[in-house]
Amino acid sequence: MYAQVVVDVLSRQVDKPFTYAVPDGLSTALGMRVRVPFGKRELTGLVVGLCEEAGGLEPEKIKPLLGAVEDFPLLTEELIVLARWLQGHCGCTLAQAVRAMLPAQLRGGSAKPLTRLAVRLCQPLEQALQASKRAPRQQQLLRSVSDGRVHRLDLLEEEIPGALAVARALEKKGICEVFSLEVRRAPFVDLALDQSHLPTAEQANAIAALSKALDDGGGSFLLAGVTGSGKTEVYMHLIRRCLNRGKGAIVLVPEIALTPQMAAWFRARFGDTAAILHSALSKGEQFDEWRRIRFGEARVVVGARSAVFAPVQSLGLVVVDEEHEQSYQSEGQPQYDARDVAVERARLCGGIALLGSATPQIQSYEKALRGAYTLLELPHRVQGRPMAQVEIVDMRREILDGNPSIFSRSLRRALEETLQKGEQAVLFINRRGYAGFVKCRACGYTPKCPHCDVALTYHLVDNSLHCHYCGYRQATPSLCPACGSRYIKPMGIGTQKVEQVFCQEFPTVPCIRLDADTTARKDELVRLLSSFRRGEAKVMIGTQMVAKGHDFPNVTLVGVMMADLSLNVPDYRSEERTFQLLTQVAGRAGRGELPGQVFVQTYEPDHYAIQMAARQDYRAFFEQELKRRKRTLYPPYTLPMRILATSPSEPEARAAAEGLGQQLKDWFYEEKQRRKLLVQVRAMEAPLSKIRDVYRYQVYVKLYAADGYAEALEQMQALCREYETAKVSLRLEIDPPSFL
DNA sequence: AGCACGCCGACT
DNA sequence: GTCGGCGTGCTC
Repeated sequence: MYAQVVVDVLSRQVDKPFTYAVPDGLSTALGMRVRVPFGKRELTGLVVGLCEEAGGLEPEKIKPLLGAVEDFPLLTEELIVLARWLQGHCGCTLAQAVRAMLPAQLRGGSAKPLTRLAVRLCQPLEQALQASKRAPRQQQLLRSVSDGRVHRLDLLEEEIPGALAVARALEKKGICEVFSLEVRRAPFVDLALDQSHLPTAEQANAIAALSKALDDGGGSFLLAGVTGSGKTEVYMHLIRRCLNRGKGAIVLVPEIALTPQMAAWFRARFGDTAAILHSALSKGEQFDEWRRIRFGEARVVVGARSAVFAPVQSLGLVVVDEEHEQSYQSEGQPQYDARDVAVERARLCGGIALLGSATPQIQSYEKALRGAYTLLELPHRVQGRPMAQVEIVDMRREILDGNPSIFSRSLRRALEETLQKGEQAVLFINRRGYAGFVKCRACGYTPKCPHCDVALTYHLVDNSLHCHYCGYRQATPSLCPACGSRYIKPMGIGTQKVEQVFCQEFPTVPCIRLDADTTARKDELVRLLSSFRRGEAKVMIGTQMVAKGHDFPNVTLVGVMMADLSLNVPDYRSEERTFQLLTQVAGRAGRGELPGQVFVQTYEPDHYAIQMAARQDYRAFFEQELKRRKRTLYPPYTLPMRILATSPSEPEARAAAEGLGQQLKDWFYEEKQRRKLLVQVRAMEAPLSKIRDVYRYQVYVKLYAADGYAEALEQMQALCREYETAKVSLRLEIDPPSFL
């Protein structure tokens, strides 16, 4: 018997399974971790195959397995197949793919379950009490354990100080026994929040279609439902259905949505059948949850991105809630997209992948229209609640009318009225991914790259403008090329600035600021949020984190300070992200009984992303954005990729990128079919050209999204293997979240 | 990734 | 004459 083993080494050079002999007496199974001799070293590996033949390998080269790390397989066969898919799909090594599937604690080294000392009575109570008549502490402890069950000493310690010593004394007399007990970490507060509603007609339709699919072979679905249309209700019904059929379910939620409250809510609905994979849990706690899933104790898993790899048995459903969220795209290694993994995983086990959002990704909605996903829509809010009223404020007008403040006249008036009524307001600065850019205050014009259709990034050192995609450079114009105005200047605004101006203009109004600085400490964030919730602070000023997750019923006014900030991030998705963000923000106001009001301040009031978000018209935005993607050659019509070369030696990083780029180009030009696939290939300095003394160069590659790109991907991986040395490491990134 | 083998410069 | 630099190559 021979085992195919992937060793835990994250280098491309060892990216293949190695064959080992299984010694007699060692029971091995697919997915088990094993210790193996590897050269002069001893390593951990994972069994990805078992066979009778050694497959043409010289017998003297084959070494035996040294032993198993755990006594059970960590990964199921299905997950091993998924790991292979991941390897091919995102250009990572098999070892990296396997690592991504294991709980953090198992990545390198073995994990021991947590144990605590416990005590149990082993004599009748009366007899025991008699024997310890003169020791009040012992009597107290005996009464606490009088039910004859196992009690954890660390928990008894709270009411009986020195419980351990007391128990040891009782043990000596043979009254009880003290032993170590495997315990689960992650104690959850279970709240009784379960409130199942009767589905609306729209929800019922979606549930019916999904239930049918669940019973006959699965499929991939996109649930496009406006904010407040009750998508969660659809998920819940379907999860129940899964459980009734003896199947399991995974629910992926965005990182920020995965709060302890959310966990408690799932616990309330599904009890111990639910496992929560929460980043706030310690690694040990995560491992305990993982083990409950692995052994079938838990059948419903709620978690962020990496929960898509949870070892759920006979999986029937994978839900991706708020599927447009960026947090589903992994930035580390391997660089996978949890949405794609969800779809593939569901396909592998004949289950359902269900992607849900009020503002689906352009690429997802396009797939749905093309028939790759089945489209389900929930166009109406439950209980006929109205959408918030959104007003676009033209900041060019403010400048022309002599108001240089960052607060427009209408936002200021609305703030005054809201505060007078005793209601609360949120001022929102969308700074994520923000890069300095230049804008004309008079007409709203922003210089864009003539080749890439993304905003140019402003560089203070030489007052120049750069393109982060292709490296194009130009000087910053002193007069606006569109209207000739002199008011074309770098844009920038921070939370501090807004806070400062607010405090000047509303000196008596208490406000809080929420951003990366103030929330570095978690308790501080909680303190600020609860002070706002209690109404001590009237206004909350903050970045992205104020836009999502929290529900403040007394907030009736939301001001977006500068919608243009996210619109001019140098990324082809900036229009899409602006639309999603504004739609989300609009959904923040008027969550309670009071109606909401939203002001969006912008220098580009006519931009379709802003217009359509104000009207909350997803379909119209989608159609316009798709046209732009086609015209400017971006996904879903093309596939942008890059190979990032990093090295402590600048010439070597450059040489690797340039050599690889040239060879890749040659390869594309070799054949007519391949050449047709190519939009562009170019080696250049990476936008962040040096990080901590490591130089960064990149080969930017853009292909038409045709069927034949698998071969190109393979070629790129092969070239990576060829050019990777001890001093230059290479990373293949497919449609990465950013090109920095 | 590690750890070998292997071929060229400054030292006891 | 050796000791040691890190360039290339292999690990079942």
